Amino acid sequence: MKLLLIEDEKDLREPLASYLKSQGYSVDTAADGREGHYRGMEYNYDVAVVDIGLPIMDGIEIITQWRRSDRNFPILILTARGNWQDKVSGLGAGGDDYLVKPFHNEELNARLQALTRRACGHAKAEIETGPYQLDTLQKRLNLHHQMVELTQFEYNLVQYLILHTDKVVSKTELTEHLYEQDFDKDSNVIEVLIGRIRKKVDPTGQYKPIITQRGQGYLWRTQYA
Amino acid sequence: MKLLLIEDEKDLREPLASYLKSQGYSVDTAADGREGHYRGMEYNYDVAVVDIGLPIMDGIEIITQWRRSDRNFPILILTARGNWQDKVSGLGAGGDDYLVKPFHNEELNARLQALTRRACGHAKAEIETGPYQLDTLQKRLNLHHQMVELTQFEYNLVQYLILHTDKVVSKTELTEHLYEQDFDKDSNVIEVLIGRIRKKVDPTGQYKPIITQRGQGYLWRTQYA
DNA sequence: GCTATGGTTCAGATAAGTTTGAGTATAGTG
DNA sequence: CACTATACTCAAACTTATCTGAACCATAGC
Repeated sequence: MKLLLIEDEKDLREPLASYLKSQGYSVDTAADGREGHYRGMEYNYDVAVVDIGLPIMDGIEIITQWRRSDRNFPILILTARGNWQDKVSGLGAGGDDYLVKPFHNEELNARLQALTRRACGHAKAEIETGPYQLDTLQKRLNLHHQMVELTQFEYNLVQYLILHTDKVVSKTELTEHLYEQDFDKDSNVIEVLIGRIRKKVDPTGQYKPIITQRGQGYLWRTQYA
Repeated sequence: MKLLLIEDEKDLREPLASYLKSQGYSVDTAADGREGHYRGMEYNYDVAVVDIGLPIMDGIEIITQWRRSDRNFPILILTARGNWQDKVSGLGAGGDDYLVKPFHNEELNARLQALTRRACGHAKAEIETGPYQLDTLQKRLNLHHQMVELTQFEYNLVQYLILHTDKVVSKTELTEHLYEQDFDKDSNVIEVLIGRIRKKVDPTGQYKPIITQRGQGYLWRTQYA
């Protein structure tokens, strides 16, 4: 999941960024409003975390502009304690959720999870496709309610596929959403990953949940268990 | 779908061309206005992407001339950020849509899809003919809402036929729209393709959606489900 | 500093998709 | 009805994307 964090205070931004990375997000950061706005216009994120009080360009302004240009990833707003007007105008401008500073990383994480899930049209934290259950809270995939051993990376890839069930996801899209911006274009990591995941996720080879669409990408197909 | 891309900046033109090819377009490129104009006069494209700021001959000029000569394929205009006058005069000259640089490939793609569809008189992304549904967004053909397994190439051919339902499409027209300019004239690829497609699309042999007009070409006939 | 784990790269193998060409069928024409 | 031109079919050849196993590298924990 690709995440954009716009926050001017270095002491908050950096630890937060590394926390989010540890939680499996691929994080881009921006320290001021202009840069943040630019990033959001330029790249496709799965979710953005935007502080309201920002130098150069205000958080509300950023969100307004994004929404006006049809950038429609979910946005979580950070506000200082007590500025409840900010929160209201932030949601009004097109924010999807807010969190008052100071906050616990875990809470932020939980809300982000919910946001990214809902953005793909899933209300519940547990998503069922055929014999599989994706538990987005615990970041686990189960097969017949038996936990499948996946590394975090592998899990992220699987989650992305499952959240986009029945849509063809190109390798480019996958690399873009799983890695930081620059990444060697002609590498076959994704292929290798997919190969390993297939073996782990479907050891008996009877479900074949990941379909290859030659020349286009991969798709997690609806399973009829 | 045959597409003409007129763009002088090599660093934009080449990656864009290869992206569009990966999306199933057959792309011709031109690096300056004169060449672009010539191409558009000479060949039949399904859609053109024209940068406004071009050496030798301006984009507006190209469009004006084309339209004056009744070249009526849809045109998408590329403008530099902020030059909204360009966009206005471009649309005035006969452009059908515009996109401000920099843009996301995906957005361009989506707009092109919409343009080519509308040019054939279809407003919606999903086109229904008898028992078949053509999903131009996902590039899939369904029969009774069951996905028909087609390769990208096969899909392109089917889409072309369906978009021109009830019109006879000659083999030459097909090769011209599916392949880059030069292609071995006396080849029977299309026949072979058609044969394969027929089997996949109508396995029971009861619908016969593709009719052969001997000596003229093929046509997808209106289906009465 | 060593070891284990997870991630990446490379190169050869495999499989999917496309094209070719020869042979067969069919429609249209005289 | 036979002849010709066009269309269809099949399998083999070719091309290219994807898969796979082994080696390699980075990092974290000990």
